[in-house]
Amino acid sequence: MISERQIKERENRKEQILKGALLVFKQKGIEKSTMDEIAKQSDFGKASLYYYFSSKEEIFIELLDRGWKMIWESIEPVIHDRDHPKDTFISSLNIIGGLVRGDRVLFEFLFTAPKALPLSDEDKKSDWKNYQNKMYSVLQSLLEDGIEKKEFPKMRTDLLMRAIGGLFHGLFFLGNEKPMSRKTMEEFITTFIENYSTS
Amino acid sequence: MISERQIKERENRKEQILKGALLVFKQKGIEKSTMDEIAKQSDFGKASLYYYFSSKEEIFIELLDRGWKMIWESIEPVIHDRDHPKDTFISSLNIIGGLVRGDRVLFEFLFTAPKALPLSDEDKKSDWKNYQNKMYSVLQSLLEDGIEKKEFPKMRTDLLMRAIGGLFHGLFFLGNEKPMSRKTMEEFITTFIENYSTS
DNA sequence: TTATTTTTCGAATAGTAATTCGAAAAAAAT
DNA sequence: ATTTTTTTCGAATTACTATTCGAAAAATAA
Repeated sequence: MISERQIKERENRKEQILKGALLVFKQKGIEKSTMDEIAKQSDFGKASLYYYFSSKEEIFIELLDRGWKMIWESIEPVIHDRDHPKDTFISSLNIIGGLVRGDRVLFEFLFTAPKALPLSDEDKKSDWKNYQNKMYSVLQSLLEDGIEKKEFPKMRTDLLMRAIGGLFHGLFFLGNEKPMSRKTMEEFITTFIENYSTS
Repeated sequence: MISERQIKERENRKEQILKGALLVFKQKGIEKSTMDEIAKQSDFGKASLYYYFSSKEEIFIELLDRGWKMIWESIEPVIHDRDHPKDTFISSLNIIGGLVRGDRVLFEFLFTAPKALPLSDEDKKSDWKNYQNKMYSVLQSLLEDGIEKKEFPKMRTDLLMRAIGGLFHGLFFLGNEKPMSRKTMEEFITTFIENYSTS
């Protein structure tokens, strides 16, 4: 018999560990993040980590799962408005920008780790990968709708996605300045898209 | 007494090893690149690698040194024309784009590895870091000149650099499509800059 | 051909870090 | 108060991989 409270406490401890892992990641990068460090940071004994997670990889997978779920759920409410694809698209980017501003380290991890991790074939069906795919494909279909409605220029959506993705990444994560303001980001992105569309 | 030919053969063997290292990097990512794999790929015994390089790190450093040197030397001849900063800037990007098109894997390594590597303090003065710094500061000063000559909009050059850097990276390295054509890339970059500058 | 130098490499060594063990402390149930 | 379940963790153990050793093969010089 496990009480409601016990479940909650377990969850809290998991979160404490995840938070510690993220701190270590921030300091050392993902590959140099050792279980020893994570244990120290999160204030548990090393062996205790294995009571909550079956492996080091699972810790990072869980960070990815939770993070991408959060992103998806944040844009979900907005993203299905198909009447004004361009506005919807930009709103979505702004929402994500807001999230990033709130926790730079977490999001750098979310956008960076997938490349760094081993990423075995089984991971292809992982939670986070699903959310990520959903997000990309909805954004891309917004671009397609927008092209049809003449809100975007007629061009390959996959290229445009890559361009915008890169731009976004550059603005938020290259260099180590303070987070970019909503205004500045919107300026960049909309100018890029709008001017392109009228060329 | 070492003959001319012997020196050349040594150099060839070094290159063979470097090429193998790059292949392994492509398959496994930098952290999972083991000396065993590199030996297998480059067709040497593991211990032989140490006859040519003093450590695994040195192999990767040497890839960086050679690569960034090549980039620098490729744009060098063009980059000092200060009469038309915008043209010069775009030419430089096009040159680099051409190089990237020629060896996607190498350049992904060159642009990626610096973040992934330990990067001890001594590396701050390394060859490749120097070339990289030179390149960034010249590009940035081109932006500054361009602003003065009203060829670019008046704005923070560091932001613009990040935006363009991200855009470039997105276009070339996100997704795993065939390399982007010179035309397409130029279209993207110039449109971004030009439209921005007339806004 | 013989001696010397250069090159090669499998096997041992060494260090690091993930994971498991086994026992015990703490909390909850009876 | 006693028993059972949950949680904790230091100390092994195991796995992995960079690096070194020591001998031999191959190439070059004498």
